[in-house]
Amino acid sequence: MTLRIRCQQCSVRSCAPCSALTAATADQLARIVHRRRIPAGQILYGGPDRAKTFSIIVEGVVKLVNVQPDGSNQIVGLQFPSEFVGRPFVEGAPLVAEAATDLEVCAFSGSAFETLMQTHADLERTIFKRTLDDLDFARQWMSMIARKTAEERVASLLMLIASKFRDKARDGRQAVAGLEFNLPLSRTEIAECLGLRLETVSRQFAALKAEGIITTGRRRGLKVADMAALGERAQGLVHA
Amino acid sequence: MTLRIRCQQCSVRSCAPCSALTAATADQLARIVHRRRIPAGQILYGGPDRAKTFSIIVEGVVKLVNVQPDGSNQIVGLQFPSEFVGRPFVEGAPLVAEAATDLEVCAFSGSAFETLMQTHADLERTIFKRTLDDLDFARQWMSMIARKTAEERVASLLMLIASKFRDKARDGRQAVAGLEFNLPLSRTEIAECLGLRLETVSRQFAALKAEGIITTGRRRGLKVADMAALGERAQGLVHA
DNA sequence: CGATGACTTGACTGAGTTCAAAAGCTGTGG
DNA sequence: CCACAGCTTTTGAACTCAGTCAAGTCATCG
Repeated sequence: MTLRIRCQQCSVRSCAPCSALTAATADQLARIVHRRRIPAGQILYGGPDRAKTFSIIVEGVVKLVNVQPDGSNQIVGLQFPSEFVGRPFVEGAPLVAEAATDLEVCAFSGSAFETLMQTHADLERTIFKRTLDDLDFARQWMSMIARKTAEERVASLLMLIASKFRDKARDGRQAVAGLEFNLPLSRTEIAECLGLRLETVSRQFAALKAEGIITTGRRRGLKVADMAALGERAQGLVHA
Repeated sequence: MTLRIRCQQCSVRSCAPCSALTAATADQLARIVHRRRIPAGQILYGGPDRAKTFSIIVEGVVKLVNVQPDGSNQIVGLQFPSEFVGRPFVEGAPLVAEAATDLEVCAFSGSAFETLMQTHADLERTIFKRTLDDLDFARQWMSMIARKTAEERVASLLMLIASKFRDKARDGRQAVAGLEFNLPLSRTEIAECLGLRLETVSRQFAALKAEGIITTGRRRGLKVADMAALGERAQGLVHA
């Protein structure tokens, strides 16, 4: 009961997978959930000898990293608040999910969650649909990386991140004044997302600043002054 | 009954999704299947006003194409015999599935198949697992495109295609003699797969020929003389 | 304060694109 | 059988964007 109440106050309640469930399934899920705070850099799944877990992100960003044999990293996906993180049905996942920022998550043990999926078809269906969306998105992102210039890639990623922050702060005020937030990724990580070098990313930031489209603050602060212009630079934009 | 018998003779029976089903579900599925021949270039799903269908490929190759607003095409996936083609749960799929070669498929009407998925959890589970595998693969492929050189990309794609043909002709003889087959894709399509220009692809083919790793025959004929060397060129190979 | 790590800027290089032309292949019709 | 058109593929040459290497700046923290 207390758990249900906590869920109803949850900031991602409206769009998280749990909102698509029947009351009965949501109750069952609430019984096995553990709310956790996770520091940036910690691994959620993948990598050596790590117990399988599933999570729903409440706050923060998770990066899905493909560690190459030559030691370089490729980021193949980002997960934002309300999204599901986990890889059902396999033990050795081919990639690593790592907290890009400090996180707040609803965590579920692998066995408990998978058991629940077996018995509650609506839960499985919900995760299935999310997976299909992830697949569509991954393919869109792939075309982006395959075809676009450095400027378009950087603009696309900033648009993606900015749109997530805009969704969170729903009062249209921000849209006019310009959107301000801290980037969840370092320059290196941005480069790893886009298939670029960090120097190239830095130069594209400089170019966007010179055009007055963005402003960088201290640390990872970023202000998008002209979202429309940024969208133009992104060309065929990947809409999340 | 006749349908079940036909299924048992099916060339992809051992690895297709239908083999993972209970006998009862497989029976139901066999009742709604239509075996079809589809000419190269025809669209399986996506694009304007096309009824939703699902297919399992028996023979041939399907390309998943992302049509960009600027008119260029990006191929974001290839589907081979025994694989499932379709996008459940949405009407306007964001990409187009097109026959790259002449096909033979088991086709299912969208509504009939989705209804069956609702009532037979093992069918849904099987397609779900395939989707997760597709997602893993798409992400592997993404890192490939983001990081590798033109030579590595061409070698990787040839390895992928060659390994499918090798799996089909199981008698190890081929492995020694060299593997010979017709490429399912034109130079343009290969370029669209890899995020390259067709001239670059052609030059890489020339380079691989000069090194004696492959031989090209007339039309789309290709002979892989040294599979090991090709794998080396592919570096961190994407294993299907 | 100096040390460490993240980011920026500069100069040069090179892989891949672009534009252009030639060569092969396939099918048609005289 | 050859000539031709229409296509795909190959080859050539010039250019350009992003990568590479190398300093230099900035922020944070002990």
